[in-house]
Amino acid sequence: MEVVNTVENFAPRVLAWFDLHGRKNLPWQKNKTPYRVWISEIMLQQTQVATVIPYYEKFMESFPDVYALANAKQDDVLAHWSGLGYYARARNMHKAANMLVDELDGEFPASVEGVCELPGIGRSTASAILSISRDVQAAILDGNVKRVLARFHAIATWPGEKKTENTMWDIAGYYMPNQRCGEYTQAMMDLGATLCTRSKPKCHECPLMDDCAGFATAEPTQFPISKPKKAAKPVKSAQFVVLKSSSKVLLEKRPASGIWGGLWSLPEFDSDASIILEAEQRFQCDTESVTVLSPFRHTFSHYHLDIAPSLISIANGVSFCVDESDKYRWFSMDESLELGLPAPVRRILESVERGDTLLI
DNA sequence: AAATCGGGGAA
DNA sequence: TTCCCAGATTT
Repeated sequence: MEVVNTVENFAPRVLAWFDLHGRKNLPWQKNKTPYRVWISEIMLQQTQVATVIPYYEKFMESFPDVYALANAKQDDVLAHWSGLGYYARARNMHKAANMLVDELDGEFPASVEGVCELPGIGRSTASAILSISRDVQAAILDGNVKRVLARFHAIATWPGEKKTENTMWDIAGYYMPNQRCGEYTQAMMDLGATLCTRSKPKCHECPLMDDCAGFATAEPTQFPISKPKKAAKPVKSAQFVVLKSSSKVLLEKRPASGIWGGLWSLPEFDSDASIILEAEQRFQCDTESVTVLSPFRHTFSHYHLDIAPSLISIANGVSFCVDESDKYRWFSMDESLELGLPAPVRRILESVERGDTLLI
């Protein structure tokens, strides 16, 4: 993936757009101290601007600076977070406030690496705090920026991959100007949040439209490509029958090849078969009773098998219905559990031996 | 119902 | 290193 050499006009276009259309009067855009920016960034990670505003204002009233936050009780901090979700972040924030006060004289470190040492703050949040509050030349890479860059360069690989993410960090840093750093950070976030939205982007209002590779494909929303979903496993189903007579159980030898090759298993019926009719026909026996056991799902590497087990007691003797090919054989329960059984078959037999009526 | 969001911690 | 999760909102 190549970085297109538009560094000279990328940031200026974004900033010019921001001057006209960016948001500049949000609560955390007044008095942009590292502390105030930090709190806003943590809240905004998970919640939209409109929802955050009242939380932010209440929070700032109660904890106007890092000392107030450090001195607060955790319960009080969490109470201010109530409804925002991701409560671990409130706890991290409280812990970080204490670290700042106890170890750093209440001052944020000057470098991204330093700020990253605080719990709950990673590279993107650290860069946002330092660029916005101190105009440090540090690029962010949040969801908005990832979307803008993925579209601008028509990046065809998933940003969840380390390699792709590293490339995006490189690109983000490449476009980061050395003037108006804080406004540029804000501008990129606004661009992603208001124009370059996940669906229905307003490409014709975008300052980057002319050389946006995503726009050129006519389908910018295909970027960033979505998480490759592991192919849904097909679901198969079958009835497994425990045929019991005089405390012996009938097992069936599986074909040598294929699933469970050569193992002793339970007779299988189609999932829609009538269990009594099928059993009486296949095994020429007389059904004494049928107990339906709890169905469960067994998952293989490539498919799910929904197993509906049932227990059939038959009246006939055990010599019945064993054929010449040795495909079927009667085992005592103890003997059967000594065999190499498929896991779900073992599970069924063990539960029958315990006398469970319900499988877990 | 599925995707999303940035960082932490487990695998 | 990579994978999965927290939780509420949006699509």
